[in-house]
Amino acid sequence: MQQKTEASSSSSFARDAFAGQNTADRPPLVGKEIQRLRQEHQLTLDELASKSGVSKSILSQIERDHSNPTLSTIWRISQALKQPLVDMLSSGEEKPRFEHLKVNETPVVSSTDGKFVLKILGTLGTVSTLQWYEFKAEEGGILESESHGSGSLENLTLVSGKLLVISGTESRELISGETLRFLTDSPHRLESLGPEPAHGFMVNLLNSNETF
Amino acid sequence: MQQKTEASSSSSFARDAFAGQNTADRPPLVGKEIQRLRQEHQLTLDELASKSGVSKSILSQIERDHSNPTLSTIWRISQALKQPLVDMLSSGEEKPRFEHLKVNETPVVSSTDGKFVLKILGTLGTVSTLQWYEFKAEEGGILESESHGSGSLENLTLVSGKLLVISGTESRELISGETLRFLTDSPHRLESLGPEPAHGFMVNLLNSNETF
DNA sequence: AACTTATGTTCAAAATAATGAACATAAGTT
DNA sequence: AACTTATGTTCATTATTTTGAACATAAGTT
Repeated sequence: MQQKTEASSSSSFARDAFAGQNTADRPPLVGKEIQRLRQEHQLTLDELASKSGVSKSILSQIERDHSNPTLSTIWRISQALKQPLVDMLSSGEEKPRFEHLKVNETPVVSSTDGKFVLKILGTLGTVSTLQWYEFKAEEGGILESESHGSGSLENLTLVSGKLLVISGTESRELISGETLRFLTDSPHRLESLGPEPAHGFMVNLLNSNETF
Repeated sequence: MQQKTEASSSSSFARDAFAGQNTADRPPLVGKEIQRLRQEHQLTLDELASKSGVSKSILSQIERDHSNPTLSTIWRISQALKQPLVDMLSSGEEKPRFEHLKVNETPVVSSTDGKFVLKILGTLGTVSTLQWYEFKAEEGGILESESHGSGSLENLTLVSGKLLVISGTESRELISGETLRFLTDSPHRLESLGPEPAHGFMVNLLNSNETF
């Protein structure tokens, strides 16, 4: 097992190996962010070391991106700094300030007869715990959905038109301006009653465990 | 340096060390999630190994939470699986606990001149991590907001009209049918440009200070 | 200046993550 | 059954991270 000192090695880690590359091509460099947070908390390396249980020598190296920390190490640091681990890792990634979806870039789903149109406005989360839509449905337009899983909740707001909502054995009729929340842990169905087209918004929370 | 085999060690890593503890007390266990993603992509360990450049033996151990992977290792895996690193780490986390704030009637907020009207359709979370609205604003109607905190995101969809969005030093003009997402970690402002009233839908994700 | 104190960096050793080859196991073929 | 193939696990070794102690440097005190 050959000994390697930090100073003598030219391939010690990130700064050397990944210099000049950007976020897309290499693991995130957490050093700057950790240092920033530590200083924000007014902690010295010694103090953070004792708080986190990570030795100060490795803290020093991590802050300078001379080490490729272990998941458990990053986690202990994030705990001590009261920072969500995930935030610490994504801090270096530059996210665009704006994301502008033009009309033709908005994903659209429609029923086979084309009478019910769903525009997918956004989603959140790995397992899509949150999704929201705009919908338009001419008279007779129907959207049938399978169960979204136990604890899932659908939130419908009708801007105009009339809508029949059936979930499990229950049903409700919605008129313009009303909002309805209901569990979608069973197959459900939306039907535009007309005569004018139904238009509205929908926010779906999957597996929310919320009771109401 | 004492040799240690996976089988012979009782302190090899996570499964043993952290058994029975929950998310709040230990680094996230990524094994299950990685395995799920790999299988979803229909990849064998060998295939993922060659795609990611991570040896299949360590992949096997990581999937069973017998190893404490390095940041660079997790990152290479996340790349191969086309999964944002951050999502992979947070998959095991307890999901945001959705909490229902009872809204019996639809609360309405409007600007002092009454030209900008917000209907609060829903909200949830202990610290209101999610809120959604419908808005209507006649020409000249303005909504000014303070920062919603770092990491906060606003999602605007314009159904009709024209809207000017200013966040920090940047600005965008939205036309009917478009969606704009932008960070709201600084003061921002919406202005209806008219001539027809702006009408749309807004979903706000607030930064939760949840640590895990 | 010489002595302390505070802070961060480097060193040698120990711990452990990562590798490639060998090994198990199961399913399908001849 | 004996062979092959496909997949995942374990083994021995190597490479790297992590540690604690020693070292460096700067700032403040006597």
